[in-house]
Amino acid sequence: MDSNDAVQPLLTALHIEGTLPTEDEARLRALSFRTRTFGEGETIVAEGSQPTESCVVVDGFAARVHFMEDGARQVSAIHIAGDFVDLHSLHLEEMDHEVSALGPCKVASVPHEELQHLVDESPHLMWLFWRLTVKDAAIGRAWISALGRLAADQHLAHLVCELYERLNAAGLADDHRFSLPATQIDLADMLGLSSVHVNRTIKLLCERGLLDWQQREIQILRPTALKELAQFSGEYLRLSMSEQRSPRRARVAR
Amino acid sequence: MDSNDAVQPLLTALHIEGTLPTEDEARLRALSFRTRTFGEGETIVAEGSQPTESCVVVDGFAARVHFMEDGARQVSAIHIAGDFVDLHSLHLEEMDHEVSALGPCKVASVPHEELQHLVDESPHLMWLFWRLTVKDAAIGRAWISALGRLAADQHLAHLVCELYERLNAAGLADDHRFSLPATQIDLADMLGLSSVHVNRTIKLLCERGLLDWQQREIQILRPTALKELAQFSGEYLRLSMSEQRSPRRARVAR
DNA sequence: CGGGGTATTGACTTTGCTCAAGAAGCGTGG
DNA sequence: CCACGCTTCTTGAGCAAAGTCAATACCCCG
Repeated sequence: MDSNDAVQPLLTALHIEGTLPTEDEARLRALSFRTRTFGEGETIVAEGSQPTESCVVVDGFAARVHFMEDGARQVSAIHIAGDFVDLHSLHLEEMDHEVSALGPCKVASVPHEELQHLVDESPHLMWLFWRLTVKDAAIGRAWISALGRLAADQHLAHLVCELYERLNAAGLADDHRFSLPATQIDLADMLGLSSVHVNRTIKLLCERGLLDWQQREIQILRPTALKELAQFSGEYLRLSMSEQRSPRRARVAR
Repeated sequence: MDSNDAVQPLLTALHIEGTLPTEDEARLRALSFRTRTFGEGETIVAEGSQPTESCVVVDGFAARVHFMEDGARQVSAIHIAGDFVDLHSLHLEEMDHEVSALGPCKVASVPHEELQHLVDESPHLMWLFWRLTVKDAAIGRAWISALGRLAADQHLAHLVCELYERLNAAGLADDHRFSLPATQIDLADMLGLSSVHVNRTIKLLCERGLLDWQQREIQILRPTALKELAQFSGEYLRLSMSEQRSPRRARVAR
């Protein structure tokens, strides 16, 4: 099934978050996904638009991008396969930022009406969707700390750690190696730096033997040292806790 | 009722987000809130703790604070009366940051079990709670853009605009005036700056006639100019959209 | 082979940080 | 009521991190 291909990464992601009962899985599989492929830098959801559907990344990377008046950009999140990129647009009136492809990116969209129906039918799925939002927010908070209090080299190291950890958790990377289809300009917009400084910072980390970053392939050479530099703790990415629907058991389990 | 006092700000906040049916309001009123008062700088929820309750700000301000290894702090969010500060701890295993009082701060806590029960009973409340998380995340994204791409004066202006707008929406400020019980050190930790630079930046905005900032009282003198400097658009704060439970109507209404 | 975006590097500028010292504000106890 | 001590605020001076500008090299692709 075409549709099945599209849901698979999402199902995997939701399985990580908590139990996914068979009937809920079936409901998700029954959604009418519309898959589209975007080229590098193409806009997936425009700023100011009023989406009538939400989309899941099926393959590749997507970024949320904010534009400043002088044309400067700031990326506020990176999404990998399985991420429900603009689930929140279900609650939003209008997009306050744009979502764009960070490399070639395959995306599956579901109409809001279907999602609304889905969560009306299954509170458990609503719970899991809510949790996805909570997780995004936790990642966002980590970005805030990094932007505010880490030096360029630490921040870049943090980003690399975060992406590897997330890709690894989703089964999309191992061996401390992954490819990131982002230009140094894109990286600058993630880190709140200039592209020139990003270039120098990458060079620095490579020279220190922490990384190997050829083309758009990243190999983490000294994971421990890199995490230490970044003050990275993957904890905030694993916010696995109670299952809804069985509050008693979950409570006691602690 | 003591309990009623504590819920009121939350009810107000939820009313802003969407309709709050009488039975849901009753459910909220029935929660067993435990109110506590914290002094300036006191810890409300400790980093690394595993909360068994979530808390709502009833009066005053609370901040989410992250600590770096060298002792530096970064604030990732400010919460005002009516905000459900650590609603997400319902989903979280362990706090990856601390919540502390930003001035004298009154807080009401509800056991997770009751909240869990509440959302199990009322999917509509779960929807509203989810929405609160979405709103927090939207504010977080704005902080990311500001940290990454605004200069110190713009960023400070942005913070002032955001806080005024939120307080005003909650009926806690008008006349472009509010009090913010934060030291310049606190402000530095919100803005990712040093306190010395914050001091100079405040002076700058006052000298330009945009603000009057005496003690901890802020008066916005030229709102338009301030917003322009900050590139502030309040849109992201008003993510009022569809009501759940009546998806059809909401759809058509657009 | 040429063109456009990307990467790299150098030279110089700017923003914001650090260190340091003094002033002001405030609560507490004598 | 004042003196003390603590924190916060304020200001100056010098420094460091990151930005800007600009030139060159690279690389992919048509």
